[in-house]
Order: sequence, then C-alpha cells, then structure tokens
Amino acid sequence: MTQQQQTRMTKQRMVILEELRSVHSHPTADEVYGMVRQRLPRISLGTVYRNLDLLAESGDILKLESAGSQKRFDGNVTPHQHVRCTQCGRVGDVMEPVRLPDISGARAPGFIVLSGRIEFEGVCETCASKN
Amino acid sequence: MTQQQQTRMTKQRMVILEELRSVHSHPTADEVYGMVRQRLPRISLGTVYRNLDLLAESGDILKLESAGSQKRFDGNVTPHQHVRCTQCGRVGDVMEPVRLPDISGARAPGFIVLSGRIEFEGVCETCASKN
DNA sequence: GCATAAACAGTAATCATTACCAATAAACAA
DNA sequence: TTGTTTATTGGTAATGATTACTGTTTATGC
Repeated sequence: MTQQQQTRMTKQRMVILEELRSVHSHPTADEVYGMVRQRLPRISLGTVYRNLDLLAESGDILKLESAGSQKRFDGNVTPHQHVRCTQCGRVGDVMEPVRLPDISGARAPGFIVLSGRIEFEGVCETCASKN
Repeated sequence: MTQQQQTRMTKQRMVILEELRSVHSHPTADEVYGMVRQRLPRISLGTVYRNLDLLAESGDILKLESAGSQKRFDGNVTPHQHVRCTQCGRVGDVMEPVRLPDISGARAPGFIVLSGRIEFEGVCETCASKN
C-alpha cells in the first residue's frame, strides 16, 4: 500500500559522489558545484545541494558538523578527525587520531549528552604563508 | 599622530552586555535582540550584531565556535565546555569539564594544529520531551 | 516502448549577517 | 556648562548561503 520511496541513481548524483570521493579536501557545496560543472556544465546549484543532503542522509558521504558559515562535505566516511583553519575555514584530515577521553562524566543541566568529538583548530599552509 | 580608536560605552552596548550576563542560555543574535528590545525598544538588529562582535573582540563575551547555522554568544567568559542539541541547536554548559587529551600528536598534512576542543552533542530537555 | 513519479534546471524566496549613511550622542576640552 | 569631535546609532539595502517552487526531463519497472 504505502509505496516505498525509490531513489534513482542519476548521472548528476553519480558524478557528485565520484568527484567528492576523488579529492581529499572537504569542499563546500559551492566548490562541489565547481568541480562537477566541469563534467556536467548544465547542472544546477540546487541539484548539488539536494544531492549532497540525500547522499549524507544515506550515509554515502559525510556532512561535517564543524563551525563556519558554510557546510562542508567529505567523501571519506571512515571515522576520522578534522582540523579547521581559523582563517579561511578550510578543513583537513587528522592522521593518527587522538583518543577521545571518557565522556560519561559530562553533566549538563537540561541536556542529555550523547557524544563528544574533538574539534581541532589551526592554520592551513596557504594561510600560514600569507601570515 | 595616529589617533587611537576610542570605544564608547553606549547605553545599547551596556544593556546588551548586562542582558547576556543575566542568562545562562547561549542566545543567538536574534534572541539577544529580543531580550534587549524589552529595555530599549528602538534598538536595531544591526546594533546588536555590531556590539556582540565588538564585545567578543574585547573579550567581554564569547562568540561560540560551535556548529549550526546561527552564531551563539556567552556572557560567561570563564573557560568551560558546551553541549549542542542536535535537534534545535540550543547550547548548554557542561559542568565538571572533561579533560582534553594531549593534542601534540595530532598530525594533519597541510595544517598546523594549534588547539583542540571537545564538542559535546546531545538533546535538550525540550526536544527530548517532544521525542 | 510506455507509464510513473523521482529528479532535474532555472529561478524565486528565505534566513542570517554585513554594509551603508545621514542623524545622534559619548567623551573630553574649554 | 557648552561646544567639538567622531564613534555609534537606527533604518534600510545588500550580500551570501541555503531552501523552496515549478514545469520539464528522465531513470526505472513492466
């Protein structure tokens, strides 16, 4: 009765996924748009946003929760940590992850604490060289 | 010769600071606007934004670096940790801070890692009761 | 091929924030 | 107290990121 909602593997969705997996950067929606447009010049920005959200929902990519005015996406879904450049917002991967301490002691009135994540901050090489 | 830029303690700036210090929530600029408007009905939203930035720059308040589409502010400048409700974005204080592990081992190609911060995520009571 | 509805391109609308500017008012000297 | 200077204000327009809408296209199953 209740029709299961299908998802179709469109050309656009596939290229977005491929492009995102082909880089180690953590592009914004707009940057993904730029990458994908080289292969599909007529794709629209709305399509990029829509597919990035759908791909994140299905677990094929990550929508990063880090601070900054633009959301960033990651084609690498294996658990790892990130650094964010405080000057330009660029995000990088942290190798040799730092072990997260035991969180169970965290008391926060009015909240149920579910998880914790280390947010690294720093400066990327590009910004450092501009110093 | 070069005239030192003065900062003036205006009525608006003072009320914003007082209101922010009077609550334990971590209001957005718009929420601060709502609070302040009860005492200064003619204040403009732009004034609120401008003063929140200036007060953060001078160290009188904190501009929180946490994720979410709206920036949040904190009148409590003593170091402490925060939880963010993943449903509504509300931010709360963590009592009994969790000790941050040694960060010096964090390697991130193309980045200079300067600091790390634990980002707690959870659900606030309001959202939990809506479950 | 044909039908169906998910997804698309293009564009308008929304939301948060910033920029602009003529008018106002802190701060300080006379 | 009054005047002068200029930081700050209110009001509004502009920007940037994202979301919503809509008629058309196209992936998918029969």
